[in-house]
Order: sequence, then structure tokens, then C-alpha cells
Amino acid sequence: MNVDSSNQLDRLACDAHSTPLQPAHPPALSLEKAQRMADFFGLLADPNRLRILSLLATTELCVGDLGIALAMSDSAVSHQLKTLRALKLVGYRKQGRHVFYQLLDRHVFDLYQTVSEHLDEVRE
Amino acid sequence: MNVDSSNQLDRLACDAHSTPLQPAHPPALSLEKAQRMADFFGLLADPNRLRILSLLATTELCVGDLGIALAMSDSAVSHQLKTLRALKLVGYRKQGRHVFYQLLDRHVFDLYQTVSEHLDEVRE
DNA sequence: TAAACACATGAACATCTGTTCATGTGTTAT
DNA sequence: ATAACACATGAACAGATGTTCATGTGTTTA
Repeated sequence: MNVDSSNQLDRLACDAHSTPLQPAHPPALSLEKAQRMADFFGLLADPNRLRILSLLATTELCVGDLGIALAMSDSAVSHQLKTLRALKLVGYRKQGRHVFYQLLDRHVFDLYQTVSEHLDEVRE
Repeated sequence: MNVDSSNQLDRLACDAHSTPLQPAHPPALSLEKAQRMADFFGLLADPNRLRILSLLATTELCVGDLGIALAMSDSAVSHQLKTLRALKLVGYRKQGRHVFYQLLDRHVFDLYQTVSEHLDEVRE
């Protein structure tokens, strides 16, 4: 185990001046989990991805329809859907030459709505 | 009102082939609101910002302590706190030459926890 | 079979983002 | 007053991200 006296938590500069702290700081998030959470939030950090999700929350749609409804190129839509697919947020169903996408994870839509309401409240 | 026959929603290509759709698609999110939501999620899309928030959720801390606990430079921490301050997610209190930051918006921490649990579930 | 269609995908490119580095402001200690 | 400290901030640079463009795959129509 690591008993290096230069351990970072040993030299918290402000403890003497501030509110008493826990004996040891909970080491926040591990970098690894913080990174996974950041990646997840990053998925929702694009207006076009949010708009795609908001449409799919209402009904199943194919790539072309999404492109038209959102004024995006088919290619751009397809790239975004690939991202959403990789994270298992949307599923798809092939029918002839069309591919219909659906929202897989309602959980995501809950987040979406929570933030939507939050923004309506603060209205900074 | 707009009755332009080239209206995008008039020429949805796949409607005839797919599940019946609403008479008119809800136009998803407006680009403007989608952008505001994306900006908000973008705030949470950085591992170091999440770790800062997770520490501040436990206790008030000054810039230097955050830097040490997270192994970040004071400058990097300060830049991130500036971002969080701008969005009114954290507040601060000056005491001597220290500046103590607190979490202002518990709402954000709820989101943080929701996603944390979500990731533990799916574990892709 | 050939052409048109719906979608996927890799590469290139422009933009955004987070860090470092240098410097500035205000406070405390000598 | 001077030096050291705690923090803020602008510029610059590197890495990540989203779009376009060109092209490829599979399906339907003529």
C-alpha cells in the first residue's frame, strides 16, 4: 500500500481555514466513472441528437424522415444514429429499404424532460 | 400563417410505408431550445467538472483544495469554476485570500445521481 | 439487368473545448 | 513596502466532435 508522505490528500491547503472536513475526502468520483458519466452526458450535448430523440419519443421514424423533419442531410442523421445506436439508446427495424428507428431507453427521455423543465424554471 | 406547399413536413417520404403518424409531426424541439438543453448537458459532459461537482456536493471547498484533490492545476480548476459559476451551478464565498465554492443547484446533483445509477444498471 | 432509392461509412475539414503558460489583481505576512 | 500566497484570466495549443463529400452496400422498380 501507498504510504508516500507526499500523498496529495495529506496536504490540503485550506482545511485549517475552512469548515471542518471529513477525515478523508470521499475521493469524488473515480476518474474512470466520471469519464463514463461525462461520455453519457456528452451524448445529450448536441442539439440535433436531442431533436432526433425528441422525435423518436413520439413515434418510430426512418432516416429520411428524420432528415427532412430536422433539415439535416441523411448522412448527418445516419452518423448521429450510429452514435445513439452504439450507446443502445435507439433500436432499429429494417423494412424493405427503409430502416425505422425507435427510442430504446425511456430513461434518457426522463433526463431530457427533467432538464427541459429545469431550463424553463431558471430562465437565467 | 405559412401555407407554403414546399413545407418540409408535407413531403415526409416514409409515411406511406410506416406506422401511421400524427397528423402533423410535433416539430421536435425548436432549434433554440435544443441548443439550450445541449449547452446544459455539455456542462456535465466533462469528467473534471463532474468531479468538482461531486466534491462540492459533500462540502464547501476552495480552489486550491479542489486542485489537490483532483490532481488538477489551480488554473484549470479556476477556469472550470468560472464555467460553473456562469451557469449558476455553484456559488462562492470569499474569506481572506481564499474563495470557497458551494454547490448552488441541487437539481444538478439529482441528474448526476440519476445517470450514475443508470450507468450502474446497463453496464453495457 | 440496370437504374433509382435508402441508408451506412470513411476521410477531410472546420469548429468547439479544456488545458497549460504567462500575467494580473487582491490579500496576508514579514 | 515588499514578498509570498490564492485566485482569475487571456492567449495559444492540442484533442475531440459534427458536418460535408465521396463512395459503398443492399433493396426495389423499370
